[in-house]
Amino acid sequence: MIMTETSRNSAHEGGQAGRIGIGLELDATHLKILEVLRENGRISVAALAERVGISRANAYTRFEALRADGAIKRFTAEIDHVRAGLGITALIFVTVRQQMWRQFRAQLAQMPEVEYCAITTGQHDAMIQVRMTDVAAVHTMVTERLANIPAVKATETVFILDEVLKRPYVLPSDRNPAWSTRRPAPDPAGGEVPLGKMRFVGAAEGRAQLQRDL
Amino acid sequence: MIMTETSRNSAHEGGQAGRIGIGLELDATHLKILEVLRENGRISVAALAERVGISRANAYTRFEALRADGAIKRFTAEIDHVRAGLGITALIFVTVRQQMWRQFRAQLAQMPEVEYCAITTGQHDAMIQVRMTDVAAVHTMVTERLANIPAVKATETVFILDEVLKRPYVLPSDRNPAWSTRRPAPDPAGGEVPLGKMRFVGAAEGRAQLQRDL
DNA sequence: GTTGAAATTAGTACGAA
DNA sequence: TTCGTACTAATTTCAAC
Repeated sequence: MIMTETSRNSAHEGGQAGRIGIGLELDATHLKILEVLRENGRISVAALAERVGISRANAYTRFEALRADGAIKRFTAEIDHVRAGLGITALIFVTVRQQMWRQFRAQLAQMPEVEYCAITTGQHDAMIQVRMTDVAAVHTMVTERLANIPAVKATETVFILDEVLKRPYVLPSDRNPAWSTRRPAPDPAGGEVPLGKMRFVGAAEGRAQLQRDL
Repeated sequence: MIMTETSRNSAHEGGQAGRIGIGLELDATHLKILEVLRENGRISVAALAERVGISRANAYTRFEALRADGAIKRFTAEIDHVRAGLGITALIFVTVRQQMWRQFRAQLAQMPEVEYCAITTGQHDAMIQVRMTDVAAVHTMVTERLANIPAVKATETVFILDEVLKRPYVLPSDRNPAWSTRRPAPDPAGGEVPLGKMRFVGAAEGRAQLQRDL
């Protein structure tokens, strides 16, 4: 379980945008490795090899390849927030002023209590999840810190009463065990997406080129 | 959302509710350990000891204590969903029919594509996050799987365009470096929570004692 | 891609401060 | 409690197949 402290931090924080080309072709064995690693991030490569059913050398090669390729972004410990003193979790839906996304992002980076932030379609522009010591702290954060960011036009806050489930990571093999040969599912070019009965809340005005602007 | 089913899903997956008593008193050193571990879950205990500035033996003791106590819930690998073939992420806000939470939970457990589910205050009752291969799959999931659950009264779906940030885990020390001596922030008993300017979307009817009932 | 052996490292068990 | 050290067990690396 050696951990070369050096390196590995290269990957940007949560950047799903950017980096289109696939470097590594993931086969069934790779997915199996990811499956084991997502439930036990501290397993030794030797034990991993045994569980996956490959040789140690092979496991080392694939393990390293997955890290180098970025398929594994990092290893982390899941902390009990309540035990750590942050018992209150809230979701804040933010409406962002057009063309101020850059500033919004910059401000977010300054807020360590923000655990997650995603840009969404729908009525609001972004959803952020925060962990705080108490409800009052959420209030302070929303009214005094978020509201003071010019990029923030409006917010809407809800509290999380219980986290029913949190899976370490969802993999395609969960759904379709015979996924091995399939490619990452390219959207049919120019095809109409069937949004039939699903109530789809469309993006707010002027958000077309949002991703590029960030 | 009355919960007469005296369920008590006991060891539920993301149970923030339940378990009030603190078993371990976390000091500054414990938090420092958590801080290192959340960024590098695979670091060796020896290296951890060095980074935190304690002896190896001490590091082993504390490390084990944190795991046993549940402050560290598990170690996991963060996977790049796009690379793994699940490039589409969506949030589905669900309105749940009263007294059918148990069924709702049971159904969720059957859906491997669900990465996260939280019960919330506000207009909807729960938010679930799913990872899928394409938009059509989200559509199918919402209209054919979720809609067929009797417990689900209504849904509202938004897509995630970009995940701006995802912190491994937020800790109180991020905010207040001198947190060491503070206790986990008990809410002032009976005190009114100031929800002043914050737009607080209240819980739907009859959700007062939801936490206890789940 | 696999096996097996050497070198290194991790995990454990002690006594001492 | 924490530290330092010695001991044992395990892992990683590297070789040849």
